[in-house]
Amino acid sequence: MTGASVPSSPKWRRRADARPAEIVKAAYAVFAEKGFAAARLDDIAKRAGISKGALYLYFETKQDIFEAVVKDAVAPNIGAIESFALGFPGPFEQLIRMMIPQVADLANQSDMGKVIKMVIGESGNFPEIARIWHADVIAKGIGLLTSVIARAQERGEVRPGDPRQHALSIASPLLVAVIFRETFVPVGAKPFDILCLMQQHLDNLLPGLLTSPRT
Amino acid sequence: MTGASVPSSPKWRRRADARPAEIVKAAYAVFAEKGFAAARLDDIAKRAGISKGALYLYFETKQDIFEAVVKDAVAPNIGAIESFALGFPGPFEQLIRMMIPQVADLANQSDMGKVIKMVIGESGNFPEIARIWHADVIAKGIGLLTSVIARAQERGEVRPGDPRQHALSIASPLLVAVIFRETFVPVGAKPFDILCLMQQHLDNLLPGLLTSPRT
Amino acid sequence: MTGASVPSSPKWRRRADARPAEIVKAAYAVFAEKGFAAARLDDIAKRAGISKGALYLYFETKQDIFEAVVKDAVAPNIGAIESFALGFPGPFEQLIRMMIPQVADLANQSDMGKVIKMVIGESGNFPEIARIWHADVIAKGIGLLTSVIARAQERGEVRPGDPRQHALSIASPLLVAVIFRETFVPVGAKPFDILCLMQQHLDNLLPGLLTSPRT
Amino acid sequence: MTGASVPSSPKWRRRADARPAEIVKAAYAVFAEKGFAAARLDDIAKRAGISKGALYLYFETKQDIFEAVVKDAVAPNIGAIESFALGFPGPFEQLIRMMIPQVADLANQSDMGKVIKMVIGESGNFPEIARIWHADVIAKGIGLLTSVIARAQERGEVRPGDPRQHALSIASPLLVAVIFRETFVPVGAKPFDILCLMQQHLDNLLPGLLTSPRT
DNA sequence: AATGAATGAGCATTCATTCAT
DNA sequence: CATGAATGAATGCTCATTCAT
Repeated sequence: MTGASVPSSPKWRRRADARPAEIVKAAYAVFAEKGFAAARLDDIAKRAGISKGALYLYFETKQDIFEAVVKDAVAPNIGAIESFALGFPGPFEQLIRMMIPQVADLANQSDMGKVIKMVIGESGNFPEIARIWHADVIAKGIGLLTSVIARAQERGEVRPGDPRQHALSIASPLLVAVIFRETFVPVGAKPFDILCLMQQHLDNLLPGLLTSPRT
Repeated sequence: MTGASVPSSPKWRRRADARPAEIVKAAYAVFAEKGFAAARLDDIAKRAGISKGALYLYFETKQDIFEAVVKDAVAPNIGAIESFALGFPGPFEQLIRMMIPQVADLANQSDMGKVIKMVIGESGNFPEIARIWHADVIAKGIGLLTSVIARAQERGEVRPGDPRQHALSIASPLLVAVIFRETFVPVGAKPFDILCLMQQHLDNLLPGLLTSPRT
Repeated sequence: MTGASVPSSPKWRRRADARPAEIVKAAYAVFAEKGFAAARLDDIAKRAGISKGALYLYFETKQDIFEAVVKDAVAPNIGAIESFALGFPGPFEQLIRMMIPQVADLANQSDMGKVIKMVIGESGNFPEIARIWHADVIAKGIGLLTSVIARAQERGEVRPGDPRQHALSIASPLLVAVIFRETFVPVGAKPFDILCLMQQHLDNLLPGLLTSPRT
Repeated sequence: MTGASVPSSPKWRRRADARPAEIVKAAYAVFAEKGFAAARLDDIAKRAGISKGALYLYFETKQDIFEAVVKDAVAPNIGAIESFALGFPGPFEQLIRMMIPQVADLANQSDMGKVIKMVIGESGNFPEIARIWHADVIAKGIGLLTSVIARAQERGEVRPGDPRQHALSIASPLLVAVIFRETFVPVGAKPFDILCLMQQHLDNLLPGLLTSPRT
């Protein structure tokens, strides 16, 4: 009763146990490959190095695991870009040009591609997940871009037009390239170099999107 | 695909030739809603107004039905647009401006939206289907646009740059809007007006993509 | 109404229609290969060159067809041998020696081998068939041999002993060779030459079975 | 194989090692009664006192269970008889006279009777099983007898002639009696007393098969 | 916390049988 | 007579979930 035998940190009910994260990681791989329905808990457990029964110590149902996988991929990276973009003092063109490599890198490195494939494929069966992803990723991403554009329009840097549509104008090739990579490249399609693609895209787009600085 | 599949005849209609199409139609609806694995043959049969066993008079396996659904969404309209585009005598800008409403219409009316969602979601489990869709739709569509662009570049109408990336520059918002509509609009997202979106997109894009005729 | 348009023969209700016989023949082949349960009516119909539905014009159920096949193989050949054996005036040894080639020939030529395999295999599911075959073939065959032996014993030609067991002593190698041929030869076993086997068997057996003519 | 398979324990017994044997035992009973195709996994599971799904913890397919049943009936006793026979120092007649009760006992007690009925009936559908049984039981059994005979011929104890045919001469009544018991006795046929039959058979056969020691 | 044997509902597929034509 | 489309019950197999240990 000296008090040392229980964790003193009150913040975490359950100590920083690695298990749930390992399970989510394993589940991510299996769900990404098979989709929700075709994924087998057996495989997830095996990949996580635990027994099938142990999954139920951390999650209530298969669906819970799936949701954890999908939600886990949501949080991390939007925040950084968001604060960077909203705090950026320079002109719109410069911001966009700087953001592109970051975002392309994110698209290349993160698991978001596989996750978005899952979200698209299972949205019919898991509206909740579609809702979460829409709220936390899609709407937030598009919203960020939209508000950046809207502010640039206010400053006269970007020509008039629905800023949300402008946002799609800018970002779509990236999204398509990611989906393309996850869906068709594995069956032999030639991939796109995302950074290169986006730079060429901006070269195409910006002349029309930006207001000519001197007229 | 309106879902009004209640048979009006006694209970038993003799028209062996119409059956496969009816089945594919019913299966389309079920697969689109549930995905491949979660779709039940019972539901498909019920929706087609026949017994489960009767499905097997026309298809060998569930997968065959799925493939028929996916292939069925392929054929119809690519050909028409293709011959129109390749035979078009006028300048590139005019061609693109004329094609957009056609393609937007196709995107709005056909079943392609739900099917592409399925293709993305099930590509991991059915590489064959991903392959078919890549070959018959994606590669063909992008290829068409790519070759139109390449020819315009030869005529000096379009600025240099990888024409395949140019094609993605042009078409991506359409694809993203379709996927967005199938995935997030059902859970409350505000849809894009595809025609409007694409026109604004072209207004953004063409100034930079086309070589300014007089400078 | 001249009377010529209907068959004049009153003996056959249904004209000598070849159909049922053709069906039985086709069914024989399929049942012999697959057994009762694994045989498909589709295959039988196809082999008989008619539609599956037409089978039901001649037979009520699959089981009826099976029984027809098995019963059909019963009748033909026992009778001839029976009357020959029972009417044979000479000594037992001569009778047996003369019968062996006939019976071996029957075993080699007829379908009885395949049918007996079916009877053995399906006897659990079709006791009726086992009963018929026992009554019409097995009991009759063994009974014939038994009574021939019994008469020979009465004449002092065959040594004492249960004549039914004597019958099995004589006939068993033939039966085993037939079953062996149907069961193991198709998977590579070396077949027995039935006639040769039986002659050697009689050479072994008769010295002990017959009473030595001079003692 | 007594059929008293009602579980006496609560409902759920932990003995993963005993399970396969229990399943095979239950499956033996069901297969023996119905044949392979007509046997239902439900019945096997019920008889084994477990759920249908549990079968698949121990066997991959129905066919695997069937093969386990058939192989299980192979192993036990051939080996013992084999070593006994090959090591026997005395004369052929004595060996045979001693073996008969053993073998008759085996035929009366073991499951081999029902299994051989199954092998015969299903050989068309499971060539592999026919092959196994031929290799492990039939060929081995006949081969044993054949080599014993051949050695006796070398010693001049048995008269010339194909020793494999001699083997069939000797053993056939046993086999026929077993098949007869499984097939026709259940429908009312009078069974053979196998030991008695075989002794009478040997009394018939040996005088002709052995070379008369003194003439 | 962890295991893994066991469950049982669920589903794709087959096929004998029926029946409108 | 004949067809062959249609049925629907039957069954092998799967897998998320439970629970005694």
